[in-house]
Amino acid sequence: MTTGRDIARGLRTAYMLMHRQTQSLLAGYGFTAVQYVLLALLKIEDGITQQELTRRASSDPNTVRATLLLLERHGMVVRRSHKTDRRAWRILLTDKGRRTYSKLSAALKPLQDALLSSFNAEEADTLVANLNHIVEAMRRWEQG
Amino acid sequence: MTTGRDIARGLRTAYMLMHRQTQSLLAGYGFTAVQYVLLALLKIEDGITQQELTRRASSDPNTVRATLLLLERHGMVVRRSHKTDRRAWRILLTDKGRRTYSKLSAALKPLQDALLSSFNAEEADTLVANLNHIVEAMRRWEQG
DNA sequence: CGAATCTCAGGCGAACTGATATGC
DNA sequence: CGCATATCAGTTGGCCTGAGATTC
Repeated sequence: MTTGRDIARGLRTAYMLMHRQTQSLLAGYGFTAVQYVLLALLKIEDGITQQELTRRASSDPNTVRATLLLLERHGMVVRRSHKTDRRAWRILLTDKGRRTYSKLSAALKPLQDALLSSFNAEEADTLVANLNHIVEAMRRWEQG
Repeated sequence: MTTGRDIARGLRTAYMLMHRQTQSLLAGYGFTAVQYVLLALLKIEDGITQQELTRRASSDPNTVRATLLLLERHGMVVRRSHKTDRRAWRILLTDKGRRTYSKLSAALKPLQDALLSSFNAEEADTLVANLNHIVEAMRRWEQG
């Protein structure tokens, strides 16, 4: 019988192995995991705040700030002041950031194909949906 | 349509949120994630080598060594020399280690129940099986 | 000899804590 | 006022690389 502990174990092992391979691929281009994650999130939606980036990346404000400063120095992003909330920054991808994301994304493609290779379309849908259920359960736990 | 990237994202987000909650619960007892993972692995099978522990924990030899030294100082494990291979150590749980594992495991139970709560028995089985498929795919990738 | 197991030193990415300035 | 956003300094856990000693 499957327990919550089995899920926790499986999640940890699967993530660890994937993460290590991802890191190793990105390192070949001089990038780290968090840098890639932030670029990917900005590709999905540009102009969001640091706080929103932090939440979506499941990271923390300090790490996000340090990473953004680095990405800014390398011309990948720009930080513009928010129009209505003068405490906040809006983060925007530059063209260079967009090109870099495409390059890194292509480099990771074979690994992501390997992730998908064990599943047919329906199984893959179910897996992602179930992972999202875990995310929701953990967010509820965070508050309760 | 679900892509490998969707799986990677879901896996990362789900793991990160779970890991943070786990760490926070363990910290209340003065333990870290790796310490708990090693105790849990030894609970499953006692007397395995450091190398085997490293592999099962998806960790690295240095972290495992440092963690075992700490656990040994606290009387949780003992390291006995291997009978036939004098390079290797066999790691064994002490009674105190066993009791400690039970305590930590009980502390994590509510969180693990929350992980399980979104699923019925069949869905949970499928999820764990699918996570294992990812593990296998990543291990194949490691070598190929 | 090469290969495997463990040890050791050093570095680093990334998370955490706690405090502070500023604007809502 | 409390609350939210971001910044700053310092610490830590856990992973990495690269070297070595020893034994298979």
